[in-house]
Amino acid sequence: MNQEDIKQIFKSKGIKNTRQRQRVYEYLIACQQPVTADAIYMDLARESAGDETLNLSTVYRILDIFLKQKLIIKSNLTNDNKSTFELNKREHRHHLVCVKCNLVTPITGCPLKGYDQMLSQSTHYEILEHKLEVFGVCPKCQGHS
Amino acid sequence: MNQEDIKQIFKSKGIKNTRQRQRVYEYLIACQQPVTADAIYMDLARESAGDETLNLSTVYRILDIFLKQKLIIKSNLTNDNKSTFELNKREHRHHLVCVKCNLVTPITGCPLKGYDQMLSQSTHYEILEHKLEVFGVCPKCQGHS
DNA sequence: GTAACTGCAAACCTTTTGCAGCTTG
DNA sequence: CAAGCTGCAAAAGGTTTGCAGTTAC
Repeated sequence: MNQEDIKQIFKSKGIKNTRQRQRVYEYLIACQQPVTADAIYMDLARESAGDETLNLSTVYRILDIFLKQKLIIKSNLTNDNKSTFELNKREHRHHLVCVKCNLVTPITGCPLKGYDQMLSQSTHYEILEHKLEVFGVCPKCQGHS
Repeated sequence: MNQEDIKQIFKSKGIKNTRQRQRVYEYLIACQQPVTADAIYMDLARESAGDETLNLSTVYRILDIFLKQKLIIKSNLTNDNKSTFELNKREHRHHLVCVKCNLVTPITGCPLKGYDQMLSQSTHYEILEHKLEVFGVCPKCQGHS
């Protein structure tokens, strides 16, 4: 996906195209993982050359806009009071999180297919979505106790 | 469960028995739901008579201790950057959250029985736990759009 | 009596906001 | 050109910490 493609996505969502928004969106495409606002800011600030400035509050404002247009998803994966953001792939995704190194791996397939519907019948809720995250120790961290 | 029972629980965990800790623990038993530190503080402060003071930072410190002794569980159910705490019943629990009124209802039974083991085999992770939360609109909030 | 706990106030950290200047369409 | 975006600094809100006084064992 190149800059022109991203521009088109923004256009279709009524989002004005700016250098900062391009960069944040490119970053989210590249990292393929839930990330914090601060991580986006730090990484992009680091790789900035000269006048390519980017402010943390701008990152938050951009993330808000992306959220409102449902380009991204917000969640609180860890318990450290930081929100994480990731691209909203249409496919419904879950993650496996390593509690030692914090590596986040997408899980292929949803084990809850059909469950939402069943739950809707038994509770009379209108089910909108579910969040599932699995926690464990990744192969690399096993043994390095 | 009376005060003496709670005292015994504290003793078994090496937690010194104080008035504040008793009150927070009683509160968690009574509310049977994930609650924020602030909610605990507000409710207990309101019902405090005379010298029964309780400080918000004390609530946080008590929750930290309960967490370390695994008496409670911490999570980030909502996206508003507040942590919630609930008693750690040994049975593994999930919740149904109404996105309109924030009502939290426990779900009976875990739809992921056996899934962890399967995932462990396919990923070579040592699976420790999973968190599942389902979001929807409760019967009362439906229609009141 | 002593180690540990609590209240208070201040610090800390993430996130939000007001405003002046700049950019995009 | 006008509307809207960005940077900066300051504020806001949740959580943590230092310290002096109090309490539990």
